[in-house]
Amino acid sequence: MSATRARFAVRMRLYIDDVVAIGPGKVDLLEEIAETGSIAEAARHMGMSYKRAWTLVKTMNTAFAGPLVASETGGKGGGGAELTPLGQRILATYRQAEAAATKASAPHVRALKKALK
Amino acid sequence: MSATRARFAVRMRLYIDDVVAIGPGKVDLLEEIAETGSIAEAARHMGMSYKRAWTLVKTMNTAFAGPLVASETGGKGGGGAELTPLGQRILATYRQAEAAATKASAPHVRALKKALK
DNA sequence: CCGCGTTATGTTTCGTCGGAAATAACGAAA
DNA sequence: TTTCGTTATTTCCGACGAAACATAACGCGG
Repeated sequence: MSATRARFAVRMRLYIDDVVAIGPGKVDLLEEIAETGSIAEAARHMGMSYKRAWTLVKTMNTAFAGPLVASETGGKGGGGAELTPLGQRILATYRQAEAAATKASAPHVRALKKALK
Repeated sequence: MSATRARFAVRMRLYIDDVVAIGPGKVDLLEEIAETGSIAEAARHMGMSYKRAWTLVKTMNTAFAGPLVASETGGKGGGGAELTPLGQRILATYRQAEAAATKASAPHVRALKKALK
């Protein structure tokens, strides 16, 4: 028991050859892109630069069997982006893995928190 | 299926006020200290500087209700360090949480890996 | 009482990652 | 054909964190 803020975070990353194919930040970005239909808008929402968002998308798209994000330039609103079916599957599966891991570790985590100052 | 190396990593961290009380690196260090009886030796084994190892230990010791590592200077061999009972408990509990999380997420992780290039 | 290996800690140097800015292309709509 | 907001990409620069380096203290054993 304390007045301080104790957080616990389970973070899972899938690596391929030392590059992160998918991880916490990338999944959040996927989610935001799905909601906004735009990489730029998603980046704004997440408080990151467009360049960073774009870099993450590129990494994901090249790491998997196919792109997770499909984008197009020009047109109404200047263009946009959306998740591919694969992207949707990856997103959902990752969230499931995350939820399962968090739930399974919960009892032990509680024990750890009790040992905090 | 691919010739490349795909790794999956579940990393859990317990934060207190924006500092990591315990995490993957710190736990590994605890384990190494328990085995070697020395912070310096543990650091060598892990390929990190003594300074870094010491910093990690200090953080852990101050974040929890009591120190996880007890150390002494001078004496035979120059000194040494060992885990306190609390340190042993934290180590064990963390590993349990880790194992539970890994096991619970395994099926989903398999699915993710199949989608890799 | 001197040397040795360790704990303990401060200072400074350096590499890397991300942000900022600049530029181009694109295509629909006005 | 001009405007507009997006995707796409490069170059440059600063901040942050880790590594490197430098000391000091400690206490047993020879």
